[in-house]
Amino acid sequence: MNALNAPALVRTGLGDQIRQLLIDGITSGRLQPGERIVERRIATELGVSQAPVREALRQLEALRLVETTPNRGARVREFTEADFKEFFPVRAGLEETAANLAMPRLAGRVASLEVHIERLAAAADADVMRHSIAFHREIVEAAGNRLLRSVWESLGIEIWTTLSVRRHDTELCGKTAEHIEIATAFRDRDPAVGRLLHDHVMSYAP
Amino acid sequence: MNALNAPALVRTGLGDQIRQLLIDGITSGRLQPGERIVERRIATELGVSQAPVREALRQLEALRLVETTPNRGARVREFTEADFKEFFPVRAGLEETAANLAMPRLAGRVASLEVHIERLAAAADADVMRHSIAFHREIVEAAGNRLLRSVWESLGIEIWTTLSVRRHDTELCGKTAEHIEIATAFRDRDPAVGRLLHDHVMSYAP
DNA sequence: GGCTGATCAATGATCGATCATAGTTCAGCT
DNA sequence: AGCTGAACTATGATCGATCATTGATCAGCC
Repeated sequence: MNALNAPALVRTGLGDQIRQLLIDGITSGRLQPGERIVERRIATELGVSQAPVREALRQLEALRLVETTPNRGARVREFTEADFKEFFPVRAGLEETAANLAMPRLAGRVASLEVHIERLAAAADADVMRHSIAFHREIVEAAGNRLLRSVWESLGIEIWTTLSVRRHDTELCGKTAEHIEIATAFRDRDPAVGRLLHDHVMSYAP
Repeated sequence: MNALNAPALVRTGLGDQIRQLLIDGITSGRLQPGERIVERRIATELGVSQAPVREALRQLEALRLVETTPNRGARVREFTEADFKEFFPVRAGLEETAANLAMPRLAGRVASLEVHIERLAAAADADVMRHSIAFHREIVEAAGNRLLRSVWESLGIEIWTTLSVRRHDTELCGKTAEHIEIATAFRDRDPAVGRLLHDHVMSYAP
């Protein structure tokens, strides 16, 4: 927040807006897996040129939401079981690293984590995942390693976790308790917090 | 290798070639940190248009070799000590994860690792880093997790490690012995191999 | 029928030109 | 001098058009 009490308004380019549109299309199912995404078709529909659409597609490729073949364009990915199985060990490993790095900053000072635990407890269905991830993000940020943060974000944590939970009907009820455990471990400077967080993340895995 | 005994020839687009040119420029010091990279200037020099240069710049941004500001273009990054300090914990964490995942495949069968150890031992100065990294890549691949592999590669392992070693005059002599240790640990199914590899990577850190 | 090569349509990759934004310069004012 | 804002410049962002690759279609041949 700045002196104007206004959020730092981000003047977002066309590419970013188009990326968000496509993400919404994919998560909502409006764009089906396997469906081709033709640059010029999207461009025409949105009344823009090919360039920003291309840019959006590159970003989606980085998030592994579409796959592209040289000279053959992009299509919505088929999300295989292997994709989900591969996702959680990587996420868990990153967060284990984060927890170990974050210990010095969080030890004894877990207020920033507890905020998210409370919000999560009060959250309605659709917001549970957002708040849960905010908790995890808090730890990753507390690690104070910008590269780690950036790699973690680049995994598309929220999208992939949501897709996985949706597909596998993953049970989320017990997770709040684990968040409390983790916060407690930070408070008590428990050196096993890394493994604790690792296992917690893996408990989402299919 | 296919029936023609020919390497799968990759027809690389302009963007990729330009990326490589710029990477060479940065690692060789021809492009100095802080120096602006003006899309149209590069495009003119190379006799291409702005588009593939832009694309190359996006890739360099992902490798954190340049930094871009919206509407203000790209410049060669100033590589700070913080950058190097942040790099190795992330790399080490990923490889620890890789080692743990790779254990089932490598246990008892470390021939693929030993190849790289031998090549490393015979390597001349400039090739040491390439062979050393090939050893690490072998482990990451053995993990059998394509996402992990892709995240690991996206860190720009070779470039960043090389830059760090060059800047800090990191001693590399003892590293071969550690590679042997790691291979041995895999052969013996030592569950501590993850930590071993982690610590080995961290030993490169400044 | 099944293979071969020519032709074609679709579309990604690239181009050259234009639009829009950020920083700079500088006259005009106090 | 120091501030203000208009005009200017450099350049990233976007556009519309063209080039080049890919896979499909189809006639010709065995």
